[in-house]
Amino acid sequence: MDYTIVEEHNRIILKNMEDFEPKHIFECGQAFRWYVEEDGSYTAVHGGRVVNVKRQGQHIIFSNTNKEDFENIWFDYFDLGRDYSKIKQTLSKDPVLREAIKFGKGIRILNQEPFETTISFIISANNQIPRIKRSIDLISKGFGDYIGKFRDRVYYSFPPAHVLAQADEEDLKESYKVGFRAKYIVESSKMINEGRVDLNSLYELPTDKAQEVLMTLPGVGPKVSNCILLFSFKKVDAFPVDVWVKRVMEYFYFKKDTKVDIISKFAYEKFGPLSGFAQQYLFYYARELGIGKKK
DNA sequence: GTCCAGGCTTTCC
DNA sequence: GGAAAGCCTGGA
Repeated sequence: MDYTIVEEHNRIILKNMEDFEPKHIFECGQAFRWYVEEDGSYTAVHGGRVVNVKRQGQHIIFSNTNKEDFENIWFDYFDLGRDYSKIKQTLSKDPVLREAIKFGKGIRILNQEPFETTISFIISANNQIPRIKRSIDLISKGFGDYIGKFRDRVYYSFPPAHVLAQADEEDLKESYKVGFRAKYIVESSKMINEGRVDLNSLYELPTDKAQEVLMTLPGVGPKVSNCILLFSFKKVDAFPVDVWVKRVMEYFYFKKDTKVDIISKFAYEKFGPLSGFAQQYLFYYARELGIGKKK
């Protein structure tokens, strides 16, 4: 973790940044709104700003930003205060993780906006990534604010709870392609907007208590709540078990069909406070290799 | 209280 | 035609 931060006109450069690979970060399934440019860089909106991220040799370049936004927004969003080399070293004691980390060595866990993450993962249930992305884009364009243009593409913020609480269920279903999840989106937005669920209070709660609160939202079960905890509340001991993680865990550790509860317990005993990182390396590994997938 | 089958929208392979 | 970053409901 020995990178240095350099400021240039309209961009910030992290020199000699090792534990940061845009492809790994944006394609390990934690975020759905990063757009891949032709040059392999990625562009998205967060915190009311459009930013573009690219690796160039040993350096990471953040374009369309400045030092103030980097310090106030991007440093926390990209989890830049955390030493991933140390985490990888610890997890590599496990031979399976050692291999998984080789594939996703540049993964970092983003600290995303809680409401956007909640709705995004409600949409993810029994869904496919291309369609999840499309729904989130449509919702941002239809309900969010115009933020700016970058390389001829326009970017919109994700709408706040009070806006989606007013959305029409049928409209969400038909025009935003969210299917049966429409009623979950509207009702969860209402609960959050009315303060029946206070997302901001979850930062202060231990992981299991925060999960209990999240699971009172309709459309939020064990898997979705763990994703929200890990990807927006810094609960890095959360271990979301989806079909890919289930497969990769069964393939390497259990050698047979195993219930999600058993897998979760096993993971927490094995990886403890680093479970969330282990999950991301395993997920990326399983998906890139298609481990356990039927042909 | 736990466990499990069936249903859910629509797209992608 | 089966599967998809699952969840909810009702019944045993």
